[in-house]
Amino acid sequence: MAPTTRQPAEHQDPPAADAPASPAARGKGRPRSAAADQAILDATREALAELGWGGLTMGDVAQRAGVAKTTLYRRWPSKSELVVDAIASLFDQLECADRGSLQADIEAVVARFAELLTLPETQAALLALFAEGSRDPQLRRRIRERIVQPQKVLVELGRANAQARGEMDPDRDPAAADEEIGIIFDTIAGTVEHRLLVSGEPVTPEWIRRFTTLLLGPFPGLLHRPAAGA
Amino acid sequence: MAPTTRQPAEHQDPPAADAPASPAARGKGRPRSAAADQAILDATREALAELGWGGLTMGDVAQRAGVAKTTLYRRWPSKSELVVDAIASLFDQLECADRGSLQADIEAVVARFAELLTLPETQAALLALFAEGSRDPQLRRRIRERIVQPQKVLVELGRANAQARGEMDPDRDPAAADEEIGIIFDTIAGTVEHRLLVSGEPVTPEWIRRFTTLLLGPFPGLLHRPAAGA
Amino acid sequence: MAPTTRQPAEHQDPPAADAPASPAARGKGRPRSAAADQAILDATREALAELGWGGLTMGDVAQRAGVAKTTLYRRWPSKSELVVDAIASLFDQLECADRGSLQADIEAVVARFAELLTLPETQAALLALFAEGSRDPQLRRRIRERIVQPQKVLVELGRANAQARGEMDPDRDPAAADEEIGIIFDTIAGTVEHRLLVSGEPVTPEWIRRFTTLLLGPFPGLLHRPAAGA
Amino acid sequence: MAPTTRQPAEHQDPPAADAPASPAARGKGRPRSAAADQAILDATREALAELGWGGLTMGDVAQRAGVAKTTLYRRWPSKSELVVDAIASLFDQLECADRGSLQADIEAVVARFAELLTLPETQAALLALFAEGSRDPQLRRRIRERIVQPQKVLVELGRANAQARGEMDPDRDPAAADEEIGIIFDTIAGTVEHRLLVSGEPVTPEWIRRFTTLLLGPFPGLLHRPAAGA
DNA sequence: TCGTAATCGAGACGGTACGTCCTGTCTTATC
DNA sequence: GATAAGACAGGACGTACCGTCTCGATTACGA
Repeated sequence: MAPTTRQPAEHQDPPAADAPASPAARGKGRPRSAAADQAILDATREALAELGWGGLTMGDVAQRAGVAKTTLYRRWPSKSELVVDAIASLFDQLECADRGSLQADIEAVVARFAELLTLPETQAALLALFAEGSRDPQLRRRIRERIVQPQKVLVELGRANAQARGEMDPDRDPAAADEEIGIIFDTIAGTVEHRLLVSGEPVTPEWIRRFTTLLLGPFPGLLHRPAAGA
Repeated sequence: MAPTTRQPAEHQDPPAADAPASPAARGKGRPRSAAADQAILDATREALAELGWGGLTMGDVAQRAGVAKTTLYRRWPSKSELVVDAIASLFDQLECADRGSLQADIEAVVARFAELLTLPETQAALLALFAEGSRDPQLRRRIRERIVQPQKVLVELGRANAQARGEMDPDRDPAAADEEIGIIFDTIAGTVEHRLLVSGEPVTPEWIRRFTTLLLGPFPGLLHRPAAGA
Repeated sequence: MAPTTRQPAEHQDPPAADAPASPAARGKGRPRSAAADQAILDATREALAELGWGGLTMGDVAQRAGVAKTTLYRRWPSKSELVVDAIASLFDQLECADRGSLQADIEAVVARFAELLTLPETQAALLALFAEGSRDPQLRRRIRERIVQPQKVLVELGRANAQARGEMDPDRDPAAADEEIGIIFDTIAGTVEHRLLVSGEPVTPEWIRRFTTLLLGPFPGLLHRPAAGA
Repeated sequence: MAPTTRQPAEHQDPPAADAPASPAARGKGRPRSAAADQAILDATREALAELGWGGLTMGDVAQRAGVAKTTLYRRWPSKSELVVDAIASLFDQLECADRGSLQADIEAVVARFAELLTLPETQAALLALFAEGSRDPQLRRRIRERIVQPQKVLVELGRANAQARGEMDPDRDPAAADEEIGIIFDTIAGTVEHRLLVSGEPVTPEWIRRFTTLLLGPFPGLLHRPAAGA
């Protein structure tokens, strides 16, 4: 009588829009509407920008998306998870062309971050998501995968470019390199977030230049500066 | 049906525990219980640590404090304002003794921040408050006054100490100095918050040392380094 | 932590509008609105007549009554209990004057029953309530107390009148008398209900006369009893 | 979006298990599973007995029957219609052998009714069906045909037997006879239902005897009829 | 010493969103 | 064309908090 083997794919996230899924594993019933997925995420971003995190309602999102609440809950177990995915789509278009110098690259990254954090939907959602994540490890992992990691990749990419250009010493120790990346990334992301979302002050090109300069001080080993040590 | 003449000082914040208030202005009726204020703030911190921001309920706080909801709402207009005050009391004990060098002072400040952000009540509340604040300018101002500013003071203090010790150039332009402080502060606070609350990784003494070193790179004009290469 | 002694009078039925309640026992908080009670019961009857049992919604009743759903659930734990009380008020005005003969009294009772069962709210509710009651002993008891018993009293009254008039033998055995009342009552109530609500045919004065005659003895023409006394 | 040409015999009741259907009329596609019909009706009765009317779910019935909801809705347009058919099968086995006297025949009929109304599935369904029927004439007709009529036939049969035995006057007026049957039937059915389902008391042989006696004439002790016994 | 007035605990109040459940329809692929 | 599977729109459910209100009961101060 107790549901032992039941578990008919409730709360199963929509596929990442690329995974083809093994053709045999294709479920038997009516397939989930891909249009609904998109409509829901769009509606979520729209509502977020309009009403903020606190004003965001599952029922309202469903209504905007022209979808029943059931359909929404079938895919996302909670507001937080839904918003992670809705916001994530803004972050996975991040890219960073090689601009010729580490300073220029970092400035571009910072500018890109700032641009994203200025969107009303991001403003509304980001800190709230982080706050929720501090209680829910599952959610925190998801945030890290879908939102934080894509940002971090930029920093890693910038570093790789700098090395390729010979601006930096080649890595002596990959583990230490990882940790350096971590510090740099926390610093860039954290500072921009704090500036925009907590202090509430704008990120101007001038500010970016000064912050980047601060960052590029003689971080031991980060920069290959033959003259500095000589 | 509408209240006619009543309006006896609703939502009036509790005095900052020091202002004696002009004795004439003291109302006629029964004075507010000072014990209640403290019990409420304590209960708020306790509930925050236990249940997190999302689980925090005005009714629950009232019950824990042994107080009626009315009493609570008479003093704080909303959950956010209440939590600001509850958390603020953790931040206004911040202080920073002169440790003899700028590096040591900054390390101490970072360590102090990290220590505060590790408390469960702070973890639960800080980002949520910032998130709320992004929609409510009134609240944001309050957060800035009660929580952000006391932290910033530490940085300003550290800078003053460094100048007094001759580690830094005297300020040529007070406005530029303010902006420098701003950048430094956003960087310190933002990075620590991001590290602890978003990345979810610990702030160890080693990490502090490396981060501080990164920070103390040749920020133009911050450091008085007459012989950088010497 | 577990709620041991809590139990703040949730789902406590509204008083029967007459019980004065011991003055000491008067609760401490804001007293329940008596107007709400009445508005809810009125709204229930109205909605019942309009939408039928199946169309009756707690939310709709609340809205019609100008009352929050909470208020409704504070007093009645379920739709069934609410409807019992709403319908009961129709049944507790039942009375039966002495019309001079048993036949006349019974005819009056039957007519009164039929009249009540013709009201749209009763039509909608009665069978549904009985159906619900067949699963829920608690509810069944309540139905019996509030709806069935007031009807039964009529029959008992009629019998007492008949005895007072000398139309009937005085009771030899009170227990047997009780059982007779039971049979008679089940017959009167059941038959009228079945006629009106199941067969869906009207209860005319002619039908009442014939049914009463059947009840009171040799139904003319039904039985061929050449020697009834033999 | 609207279905254009489709309409392949939706909601067409299953044949009455005896009509072979003209072989030409058999559709082209896969024939309906006859086993499914039976499984569904069995599952319905089972679920009714277990969960009651309110707990009965189309989805649950389908699952118990090992059948898709589609299959269920293809045959019965709604829960009520399904239950009518499921319950009807219990009533169409009614029969009444001639027991030699009107009293004995009626007692047998009453006992048979009571027996049926004691089954948990009938308890759960009967009044609920009647209640539903009071709003839906279509359903009411169906209930009358499948459930009420088979019961009524018993009474008619008993009457015919009694006439054949000479216990009753031959009918002078067929219309009046019909009406008499109607009254008697409403009385028998209604009383038994009320006794069992509303009053919730058992129908014992003793009760049956007393009720039948009441029905058939001078209820002992109820009426003081000095002339009747003289 | 009283009355006035604002406080207190308690809990009912109108609302709003929640997340679940069921209905009856639909869209698949399979038989 | 029937079938099993299950997604779909819609709507009611009963619960939980919100922030306000209305009680009776306390305190203080000023008349």
